[in-house]
Amino acid sequence: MTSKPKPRQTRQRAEILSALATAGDFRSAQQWHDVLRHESSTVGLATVYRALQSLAESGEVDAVVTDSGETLYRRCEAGDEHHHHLRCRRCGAAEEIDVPDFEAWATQLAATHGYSSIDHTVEITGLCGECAKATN
Amino acid sequence: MTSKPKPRQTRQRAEILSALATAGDFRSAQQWHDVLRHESSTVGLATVYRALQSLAESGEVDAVVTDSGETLYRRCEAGDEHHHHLRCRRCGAAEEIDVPDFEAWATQLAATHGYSSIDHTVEITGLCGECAKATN
DNA sequence: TTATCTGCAAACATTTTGCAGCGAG
DNA sequence: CTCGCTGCAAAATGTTTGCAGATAA
Repeated sequence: MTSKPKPRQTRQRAEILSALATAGDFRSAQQWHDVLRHESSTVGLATVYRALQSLAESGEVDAVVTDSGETLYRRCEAGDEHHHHLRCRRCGAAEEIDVPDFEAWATQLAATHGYSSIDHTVEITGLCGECAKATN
Repeated sequence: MTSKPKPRQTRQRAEILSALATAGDFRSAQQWHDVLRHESSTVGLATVYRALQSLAESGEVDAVVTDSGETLYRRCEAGDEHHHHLRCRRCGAAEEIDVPDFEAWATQLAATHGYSSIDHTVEITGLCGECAKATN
């Protein structure tokens, strides 16, 4: 059985985790890299990509893909309040929304099918008022 | 006000629309391009991208972005059934699920915030029964 | 006629990978 | 000591764009 080796604790990895812990929102790998650079960290971009990728794989961070194809990451707050966004696919504006009972519903539904350790992604996109006007 | 000129009816566009009409599933621009090439069409890849892009903008086709960042298109069957999946993140198994009232709820919520042309992605992942047992 | 569409290739943006050296365990 | 991690730059991927010529209206 090929088991994955567990990541080593390195300065870079610690800094990345720290950055993730500080800001709880979704940011692209490049944005996280920028954040680190501004904190006088010297992590390389590729390292950030590799770290986020591995963290996402092990479930320590959440990853979503935007309409433009960028992958965004944020720290995963297992079981924490978990809110979703309503995002304008044109101008990128986003507002937090509440999805009542969704968590409970999803967990129950999954259980019905024999699934456990449920996680979910709910992405709602549309055109905000202004962009709707601008579009014709 | 800059109004967009309406697309001309060209051979290429017709072929693309025809291909979209034939297969109702989501495919990437490159895949649609392949399909056309196999039907001895000579449309260029860029043309396919441009056509799909314009069709998506005018709401004639649906576009979604995959986890790997590819954009997939399919003909838009306005008001068609739209189902979601419950997927096992370990073995990849997936089952279709029904999310009652979600569509309506999402549309209404979005409207509350002034959003229109709503689309959404609901991804529910977990461990299926077998994988849960196998996991240690 | 004229503005849009097309095809090609070059440009782009994001992410991945090869490789040599560093460093955690 | 070993093997994974890092940084750099080069490669890969998917998509967009510039341009000159073809073509719908």
